[in-house]
Amino acid sequence: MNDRTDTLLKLDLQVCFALYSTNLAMAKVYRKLLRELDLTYPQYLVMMVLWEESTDSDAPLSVSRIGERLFLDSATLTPLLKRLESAGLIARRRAADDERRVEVRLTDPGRALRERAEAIPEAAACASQCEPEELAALKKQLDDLRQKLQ
Amino acid sequence: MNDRTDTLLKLDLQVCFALYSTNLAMAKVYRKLLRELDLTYPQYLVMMVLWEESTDSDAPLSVSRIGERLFLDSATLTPLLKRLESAGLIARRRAADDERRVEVRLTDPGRALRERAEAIPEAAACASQCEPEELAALKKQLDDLRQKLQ
DNA sequence: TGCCATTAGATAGCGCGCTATTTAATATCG
DNA sequence: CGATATTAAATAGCGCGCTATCTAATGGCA
Repeated sequence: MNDRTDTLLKLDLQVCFALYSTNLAMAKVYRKLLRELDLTYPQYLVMMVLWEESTDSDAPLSVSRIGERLFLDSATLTPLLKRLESAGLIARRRAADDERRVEVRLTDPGRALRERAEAIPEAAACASQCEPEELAALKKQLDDLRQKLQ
Repeated sequence: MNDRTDTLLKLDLQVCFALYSTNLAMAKVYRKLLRELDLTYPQYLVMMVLWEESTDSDAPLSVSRIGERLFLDSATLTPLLKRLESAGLIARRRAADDERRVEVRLTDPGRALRERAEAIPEAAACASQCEPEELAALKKQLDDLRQKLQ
């Protein structure tokens, strides 16, 4: 194994660990911010998808549609959605035209939560202490890497 | 809220999600690669720390020392280390000079596993389909962000 | 010495995120 | 039409990663 390969391999490891640990650090920041909304970060992501796709039209989203947006499957989403339902933020109902599908809709409290949630990204951006250009570059690289990995 | 702020906030959200989902995608790749070693990614990280710090000198590492390296605490590490112990890869023992500390050491099978594990990073680098410069830039940005978040 | 604070690690309980499997509904095809 | 395949979601079980709490050992100080 030559030096270049050796460097590549070590570097790759460092990148994976950097990704892993930075994600944990980010989760820690969001946990603190989301505490007052009684949401976890994955729950917040689901609410974001619903706020974006379902508020105006009131069109329901299926579990698999939410999963497509977030790269998660039903084994993760089903219990998470049940928790959001028991918190009163969403409603789950079998679709009339295809009873395999479950339709997820925002409730009024779920819609109302959006206003309080709009303070979150600002606080998170503040915690990151990064310039927009820096975040844009990072996002681009992450999206590129994710696409290559999938 | 002006346009610039709005852009910043949306961008920040995208970065957090990019971090979250890319980390999940990376975990998926590693899970497949580590399957033949019967290790999870966090277990692999612990073994990496031990291979790096403990192989030559045979000096034991405390649980908190491992936690410092990986940014994890005892609530996460204790059960993980017990699993590595029951797999026969490490040994755990209370330190003689301070019985609060637990000394973690590699066993012979744990040391031997290193050779088989050396194929992992190459396979992961291959899966990422990235150039070394690209990975280096990404690592730098992630480390920078993690430091700011902590 | 005795008291109290600090420290290292362990434990309980919760919420992901996964694999593998199951259930029920729908689609397909002879 | 009926048998089979496919699909959507749910479930079981496991391993993190966390907060909060607990235990036991050590350190500090009058």
